[in-house]
Amino acid sequence: MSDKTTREHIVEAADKLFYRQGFEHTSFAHIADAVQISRGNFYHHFKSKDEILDAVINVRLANTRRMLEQWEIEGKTPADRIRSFINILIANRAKIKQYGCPVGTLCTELAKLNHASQGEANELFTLFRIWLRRQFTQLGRKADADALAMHLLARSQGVATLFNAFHNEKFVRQEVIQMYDWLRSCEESATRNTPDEPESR
Amino acid sequence: MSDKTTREHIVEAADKLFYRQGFEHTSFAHIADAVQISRGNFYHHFKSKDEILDAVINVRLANTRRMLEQWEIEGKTPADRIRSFINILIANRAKIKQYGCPVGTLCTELAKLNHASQGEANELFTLFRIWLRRQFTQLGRKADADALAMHLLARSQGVATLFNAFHNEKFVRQEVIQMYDWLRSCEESATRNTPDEPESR
DNA sequence: GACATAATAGGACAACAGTCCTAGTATGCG
DNA sequence: CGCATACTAGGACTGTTGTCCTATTATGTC
Repeated sequence: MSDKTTREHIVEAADKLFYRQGFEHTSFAHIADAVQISRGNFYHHFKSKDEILDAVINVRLANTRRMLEQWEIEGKTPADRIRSFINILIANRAKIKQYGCPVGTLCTELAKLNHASQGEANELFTLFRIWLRRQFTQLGRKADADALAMHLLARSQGVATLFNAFHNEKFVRQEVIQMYDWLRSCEESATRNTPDEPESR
Repeated sequence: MSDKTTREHIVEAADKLFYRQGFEHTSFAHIADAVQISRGNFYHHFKSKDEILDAVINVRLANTRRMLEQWEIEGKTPADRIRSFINILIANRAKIKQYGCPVGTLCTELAKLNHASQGEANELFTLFRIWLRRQFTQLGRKADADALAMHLLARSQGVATLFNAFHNEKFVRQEVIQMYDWLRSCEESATRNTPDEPESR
């Protein structure tokens, strides 16, 4: 616990609070309270609230990159790796149910605020997009890899939003199954077009 | 212009501002400024900000009901009517690009604020859900009508979110076409199961 | 040990939020 | 007309916000 710096503690608490309550609705007092730190101490580490937001986004970017690398290692086939993505909806369902998708809700909020860090937040989406695009390319769908990536991103985003509103777990499970089915049909139409190329890495 | 009551003007301005800037980020001063009204005057019409929110939601509910009824009249077949829904993404693309989906973003924000009016806002989603469900039932997909409604709702929601983030119009067009295709496949599998029943309304 | 720098605490600050109050003005009804 | 009610204006209020300042303590480094 104490091996983390104060700065890291602040970012961690802000990260959690921004996710749960939204960026604007989270005040300095909230964060200071969570970290058990004086409000003045804050401004030694961060010059403004926006600076904390940037730090939070950067942490999220780093965590996302790490997660994607991990999936890259764990998944044997591109389809396996894409399933790792789809599966977030199940793995994180408790949090998504309560607070929505951390990426989507942040980008949505910053867009409304017309906040300067919109672009950085959108990078989170881009990270997933590029990663998924690469998986679909490896799957043999080079031509429409980006469209497939965006499609899957949109579907998981929509499911997260509706789950947050309706709290219907059955709906999420059904949609996840449908995404698995859809992925399989992607695979099939890919192998049909480029028939069993002897696995060239 | 002047045939509307002050109250209606307030709600109208609040509606627009809540959509563009978000509920929390919109202050009394903002609304009063937009309506060209004194801030004090406000509290004669609404006892609190939350009361304005409720009024805005009710207006949106009424407008949505009216729109759905209109679609019901205009569309000759259930598939036509469902296409009216899908087509919002095209018809309202300028606003969605800038501010996202008015329903989704409001529900997402209120969920984060843990606001008392969450349930009323979610009713907006429910309105679409029930309407779509009825259309799918009429299409001959009675058994899974609700799942199909939720599925379509989720997809359009996801497209709106990503459009808001990426501002990619081509992506929206592609997704809309895919939804049309998906709808057609829904029709086909329905007619296959219940072959040309002589239209018993 | 002396001294510069970093970290912390806590209060001051102006600006703004939502809310409320009071006092004028308009409007409708008997 | 007379009077009650609705409408409007503008300021007062209380709390909170983000920000800044100063003073104190800890942590080095020479």
